[in-house]
Amino acid sequence: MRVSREKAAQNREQIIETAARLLRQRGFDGIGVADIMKAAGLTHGGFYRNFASKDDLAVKAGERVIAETMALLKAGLAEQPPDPLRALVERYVSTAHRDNPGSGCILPALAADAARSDDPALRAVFTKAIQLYLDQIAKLSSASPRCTGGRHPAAILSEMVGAVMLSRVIADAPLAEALMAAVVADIAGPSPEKKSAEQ
Amino acid sequence: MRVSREKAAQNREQIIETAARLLRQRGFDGIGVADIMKAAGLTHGGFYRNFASKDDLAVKAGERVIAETMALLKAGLAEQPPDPLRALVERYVSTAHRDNPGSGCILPALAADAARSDDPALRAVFTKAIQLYLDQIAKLSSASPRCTGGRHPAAILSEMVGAVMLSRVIADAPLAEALMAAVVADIAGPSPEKKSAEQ
DNA sequence: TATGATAGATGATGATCGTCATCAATAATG
DNA sequence: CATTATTGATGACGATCATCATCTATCATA
Repeated sequence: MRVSREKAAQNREQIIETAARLLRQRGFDGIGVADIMKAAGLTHGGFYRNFASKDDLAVKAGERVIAETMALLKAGLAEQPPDPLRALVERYVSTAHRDNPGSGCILPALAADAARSDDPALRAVFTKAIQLYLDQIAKLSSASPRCTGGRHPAAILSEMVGAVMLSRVIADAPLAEALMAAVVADIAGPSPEKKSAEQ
Repeated sequence: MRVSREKAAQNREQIIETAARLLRQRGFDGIGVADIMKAAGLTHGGFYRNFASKDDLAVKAGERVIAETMALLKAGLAEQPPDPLRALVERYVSTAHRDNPGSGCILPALAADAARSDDPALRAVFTKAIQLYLDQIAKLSSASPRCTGGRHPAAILSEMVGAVMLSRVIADAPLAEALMAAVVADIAGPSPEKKSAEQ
């Protein structure tokens, strides 16, 4: 069944978007090509006309996630007064992010999977993602008040990524909440908003 | 083929040890039951006499890793003067640990996989691992000089785990080294050993 | 309108997956 | 020594995996 050129491109986008979500939710080995295609509203047949392999799709999906993440970062956080780094950390280390890996950062969701891959293109995607995050953190950090203590962006990124990944595996809800709260306070300092109502 | 009771227990230990290594190296979905058994020197037949399922083996292997890790921590680091926390961080955030996930910490290797599991027993293993690490860090932190700045153990653990995971995926060697160095310095302060021979 | 190009559905490939029934061989037990 | 219990090897189960050949229906083009 042939389809209009426009519709074909749209289908391809749909495959990438769906893969970006499902791969983050279930891991690289946790979701198959056929299921991705079905979730995208297609059959598995046309897959290899669009992508050279499942690895290739993972690379394309990763690049898509990075582009969306960076757009989100630059649009929503850079001009967030008075403390853009705090805004980033509070959004990143949060229950909303923890509970929605499918729309979240690629690093706590898939970096461990990617580290086991020997595909140079896939490793390159994650390397680029890390570099972009480091750049953004450096920028936000310098524009923030003196609560970061001049910490290296790599330290802040590692802490944020580790916190989200650990919070996702912790079965004890209060412990997960405590870990996230401790990390937010550690990076951005004690919350300036609520001074009272803290028993 | 029946085998002595002693040999059977020994075989079971071998399966758990092998699984602990291979699961950390290749991920939960990256290694199969048959391959684990083969690596342990057995055929896949006797597997389900020893374990209820692959998940069950993963739980047993996780508990084994935790026990070994804690033994290592308490034996090798607690009495490491003058700065036990620095000793821990330097050993944890290192190229040796990065390059040998099969004998390393379970958290950067498998926490992301476990977070996607719905097996309560498996989640419990990782929760316990995190709690034990937090306890150890709290203990070492209080016994260390004033270089931690009173940071919460959850912040330190998140940073260490994130750093190892990220360093494993980074394809750019100097960037990975820089990230690890930044994190070690961030947690333990600038290295007191080598004051010269830098640049 | 006629023709060629192609997106995508259908279906099959061989491999691998977790799981289990069966059985031979031998250790443990009397 | 005879009996029983049990380890682990053999082999198969159906499901799922990534990948691809084929075909068909339709868009794009002349």
